[in-house]
Amino acid sequence: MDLQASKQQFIDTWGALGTEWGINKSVAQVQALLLASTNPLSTDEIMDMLKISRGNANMSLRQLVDYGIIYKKVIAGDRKEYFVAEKDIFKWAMKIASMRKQREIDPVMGVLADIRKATEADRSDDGKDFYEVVSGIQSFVDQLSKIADKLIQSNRSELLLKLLKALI
Amino acid sequence: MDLQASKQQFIDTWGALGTEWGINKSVAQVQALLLASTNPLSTDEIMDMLKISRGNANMSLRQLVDYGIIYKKVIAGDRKEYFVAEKDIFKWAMKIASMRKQREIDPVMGVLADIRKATEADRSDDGKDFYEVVSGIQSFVDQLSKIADKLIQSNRSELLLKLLKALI
DNA sequence: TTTTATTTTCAATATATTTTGAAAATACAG
DNA sequence: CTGTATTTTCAAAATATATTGAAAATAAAA
Repeated sequence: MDLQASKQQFIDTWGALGTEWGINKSVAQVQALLLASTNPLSTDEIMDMLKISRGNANMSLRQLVDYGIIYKKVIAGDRKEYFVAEKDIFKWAMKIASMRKQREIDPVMGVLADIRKATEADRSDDGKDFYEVVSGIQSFVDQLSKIADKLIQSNRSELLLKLLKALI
Repeated sequence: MDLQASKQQFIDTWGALGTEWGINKSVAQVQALLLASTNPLSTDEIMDMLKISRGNANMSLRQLVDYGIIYKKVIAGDRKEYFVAEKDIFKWAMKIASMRKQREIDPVMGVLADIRKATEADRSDDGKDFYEVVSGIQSFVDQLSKIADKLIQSNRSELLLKLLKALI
């Protein structure tokens, strides 16, 4: 397997993994391509290498820039835009995690809080059981969230090792 | 908002969240319905309450039983199968996590290991950079995996609090 | 065994998501 | 300003995923 084939396999695997976790295949592949590339790439190069349309490339790049896990890079004397990936996995993984928490988890937690309030006064067995289930989910997610927030703000991957040691 | 409405909102919210994370909407809704129900439910009751077809209900239930997050429950004198949810969130969240790690993350890690080996000998700048990126992902995921494994085998939610304290 | 209830399967259908590509908008150079 | 390169938008087409429902299989009762 030569370098090119390895990179291709990386891109394909990354795209498939993204799909399984609710991330668009093209978006994941564009990130993988940029992760695997030493030099900045233009939209046209990305279109060529991944065999995707201009519209798709543009949308995927914009989303990755919004996530903060790839950057625009100006190349002097060239009118085109170029892109580079954030290569520090701790940085980009934390950005993806905090973005998904904020967009997908936090709204659900808001709903759970409402439901909990609305159920609090219900004295039926059914009501009490449901209240317990909702409370359990809330406190579990709250605990995980606090750990996630600490990691996100800390910005240091050694914290993972610290966590691991805390578990022995 | 009465209890029934609260439960319905819980089911809808859970279904939407599932979809965003690569879990089938019906599967997530069936789990939510059973979480919100004190007593065991039959396939017919689930079909009625969620307004889904028999085939869909059957497939969703089987998947949840496979995950180990709902259980079959026999009711004496009744020929139908009934189902109850595992209500301890720590238990079921760990089961989902380990199942997804095993099915989706571990194969990717296998591919990354192959790629790393194949790239090790490459002395080009490009090859060295790519090797670094792959190695970085590997060691990050390995660390997370070790933490996850500890949590999964531990089966005690107090560990989360312990973790949180370790981060102060 | 035969009948009836229940579960399972899966091809067909419906729905949701992704991708394309060309037109419109924008940005830059002369 | 005018012409050209580049980026953005978005309706239409393609693809992927989810759902249905009825037939086949299975299991229990008579």
